[in-house]
Amino acid sequence: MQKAPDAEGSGLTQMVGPAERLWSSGKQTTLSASVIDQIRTVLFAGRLAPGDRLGSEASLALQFGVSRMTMRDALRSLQASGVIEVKVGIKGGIFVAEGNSERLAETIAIQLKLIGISTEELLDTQIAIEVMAAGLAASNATGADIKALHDALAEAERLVDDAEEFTWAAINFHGCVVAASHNRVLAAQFRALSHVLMPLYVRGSSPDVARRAVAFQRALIACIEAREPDAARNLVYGRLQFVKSRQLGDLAKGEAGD
Amino acid sequence: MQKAPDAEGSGLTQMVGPAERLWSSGKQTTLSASVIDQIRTVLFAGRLAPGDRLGSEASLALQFGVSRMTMRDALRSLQASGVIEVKVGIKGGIFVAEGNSERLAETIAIQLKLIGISTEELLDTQIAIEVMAAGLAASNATGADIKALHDALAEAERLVDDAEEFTWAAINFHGCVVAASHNRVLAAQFRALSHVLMPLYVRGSSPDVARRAVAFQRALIACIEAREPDAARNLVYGRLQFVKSRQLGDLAKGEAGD
DNA sequence: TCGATCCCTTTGATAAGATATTTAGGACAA
DNA sequence: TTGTCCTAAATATCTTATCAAAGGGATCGA
Repeated sequence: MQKAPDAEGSGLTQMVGPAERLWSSGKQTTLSASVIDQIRTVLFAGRLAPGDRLGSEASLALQFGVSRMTMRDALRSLQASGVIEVKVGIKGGIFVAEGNSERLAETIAIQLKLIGISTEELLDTQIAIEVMAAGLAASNATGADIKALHDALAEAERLVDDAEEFTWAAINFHGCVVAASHNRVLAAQFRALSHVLMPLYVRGSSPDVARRAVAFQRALIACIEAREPDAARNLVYGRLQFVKSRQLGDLAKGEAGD
Repeated sequence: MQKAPDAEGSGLTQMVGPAERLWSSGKQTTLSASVIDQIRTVLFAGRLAPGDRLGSEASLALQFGVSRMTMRDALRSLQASGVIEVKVGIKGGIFVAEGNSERLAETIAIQLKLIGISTEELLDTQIAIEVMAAGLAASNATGADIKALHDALAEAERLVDDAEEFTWAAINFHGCVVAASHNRVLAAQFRALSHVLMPLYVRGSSPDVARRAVAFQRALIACIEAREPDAARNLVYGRLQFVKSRQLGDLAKGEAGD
């Protein structure tokens, strides 16, 4: 870092003291890892807001006293973790990223796949998310939310005889419930889990199943419109526990070769 | 591994057909983004398992027909998203990553900070996770889990007069409950949320609060030992709703300047 | 005023080479 | 035979240098 005679004392590098250190492991082996660590620390010390410009690749490389390629390595990592955004062109450079819940959902989904989470673990988490969301929806849903729920229900009813299409409509309905909770964390987690669970649901569908699902949806809308969080929670919990046992039962049956 | 100059016909690149396409947006603007997309697609098509070796930087660059630096860019991104692991040395190279729930927790925490999630959203998600975890713990807890819970309780009781230390012990207790659920998704999400919520909890602590918390912990252990999932769920739900209202109340009071 | 063109900044990509790190395998001693 | 140390090879890491592409802004002409 000594190689930056005019870069010292200004910019990012000086702010790196022993701050919060949520993710900094302390001993960094590689140079780029150290740069990543420093930038993250600065960002989460709260001095920089989303949209702020950090500078250009080249100027940052100077400030940190590393070559442009090393800086690039670090920036690509930060970009992939969603910490920064990179823009080309004369007004381009490195910017603090706007939060992106779509990316959050994507990252969760990737990791879930890699970790090799069991179906039961996924379903249980789905239950946790949706039960809470249903309760919150009953408290927080706006008129627009309720209209969206009715629309989703109508669409699902229309498709009750087309197994695959119905599954998508049903998931959309559940998504509307989660959206009505007005909780972005729950929403992101729901999206991630849906990605992973989709194949399962599509497989287990049938017109008979679909009709039961529609009845459930109607009842849930009633709870939400009546502003009864506890009733909504219980309804969703009971319903999803049933869905879970059916899915796991099917799974066992399938594995038994029947 | 042949010197495929334009990378056609061998290795990874040929497997890239229009598969599942969960995350591939189709038109890629940059070369490295295209490489990232191709590798991700191949990985999630299921042909490769965690721990598999993809090759060295150089050989992959040859296979994809790009320069080593472009390949590096792509690899750094994939590494940051936890898709691959990179090892140095004679037996090193690029490997499919083992799932890493610690990384999952870290990524979730980063994104939560960036998105600027509200305290209420975080607390509600925490409630969702812990209620489900408590119910599962009552069903699944092993002898070792229950011993860990007792140990955590004893430690918390010991620290009841030291606000800061007690907060850590209490969070540890909650962590033990989540661990006893034997659900890794819930566990990762709990860790991520804990990172972000920690400062809040530390602030709102006092010996009086601590004694109520210990009483709750004792009751929860009883439910788990008695294998009563519903009782455990209700207990945790009631308790965390109380904690939430206290936190949000404190917040409002603080903001009002008193 | 409007539109096209040029120019400058910044990232994207390539190339060649030096350095650090890890591990396999051999050499040597007990 | 066994354990330890050393070397060599494979590999990522890092550096320097160069050119191409993209994107705004300014200039010039109609």
